[in-house]
Amino acid sequence: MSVSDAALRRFTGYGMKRAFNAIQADVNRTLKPHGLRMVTFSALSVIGENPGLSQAQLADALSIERPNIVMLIDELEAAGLVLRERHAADRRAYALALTGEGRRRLARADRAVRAHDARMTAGLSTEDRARLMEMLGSVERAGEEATG
Amino acid sequence: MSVSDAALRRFTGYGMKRAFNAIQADVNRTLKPHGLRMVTFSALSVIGENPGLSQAQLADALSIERPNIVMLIDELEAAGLVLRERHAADRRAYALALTGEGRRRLARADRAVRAHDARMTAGLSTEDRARLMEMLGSVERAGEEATG
DNA sequence: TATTGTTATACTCTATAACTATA
DNA sequence: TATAGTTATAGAGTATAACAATA
Repeated sequence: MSVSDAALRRFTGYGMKRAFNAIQADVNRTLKPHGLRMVTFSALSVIGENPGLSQAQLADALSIERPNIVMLIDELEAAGLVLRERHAADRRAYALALTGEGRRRLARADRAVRAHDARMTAGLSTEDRARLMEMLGSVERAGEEATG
Repeated sequence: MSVSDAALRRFTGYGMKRAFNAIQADVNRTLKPHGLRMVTFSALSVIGENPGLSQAQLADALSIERPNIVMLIDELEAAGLVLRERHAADRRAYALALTGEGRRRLARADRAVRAHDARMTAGLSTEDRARLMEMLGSVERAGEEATG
């Protein structure tokens, strides 16, 4: 006898959780050979796109609490992928930047994640994918309104 | 100066994580007055739809490991919402069922979660919502193929 | 006073190994 | 031998309070 979850399947959140779990498992499998996880890849990507940003700015961009950024950057710095330079104008803050190895690692991992993304959305047309991203953005914004 | 996450916005997983975080925060806020969380609501819903199922079947339906189901049912049993009856044919297993209070609590929470879902998808048409659910299902199935 | 980075801490969620009782 | 439930435990991930240095 099979168990039904039809009552839950009506809810966007349930479908989203199951889809996200599938994506997260696959992306972590994808990133493992590169020595990265979803969160470290995200941090690397944002630092690469915004060199000189502070830990507080990175925390804000990724919706991570400041204390948890410390360990994250510790890990990336120890791996030789990120540099903590002192900010010129504000001596409280660091200016984060990628090392040469950080840039290379990010470039390779980014290619792998693009392939992962294509795999996960193989059942969707190009228009479908764009539409999905728009709808996810709509849900995210609805949540921001609710939170205030 | 604002920090850009445009490089990550290309990825389905990033959009999905942000949308899911928004949904999870809102649904937990929604369920708190009912004494439930996302996972306890899900368990209640599946038990209500499949009375007599075992803990192992529930674990499989919700993709939760068996040991973690034990604490979950402990909590719902202590709250007087779920009963562990002995399975007639297999004395190793429990037959899970909702109490009267469990059914009432589920009915009320289900109404609240439907309102939450409508709120989170307020920016989408009825057809959009159906399309979103289909696409999430497509991503979930792509993940199952990848896992094997 | 407020903010940046930090430490310490705690709480939740999740995953694994090993046990018991039944099958 | 295999499965259901359980216990113990460990690892992530996430959140809060409080501190020193700087603004």
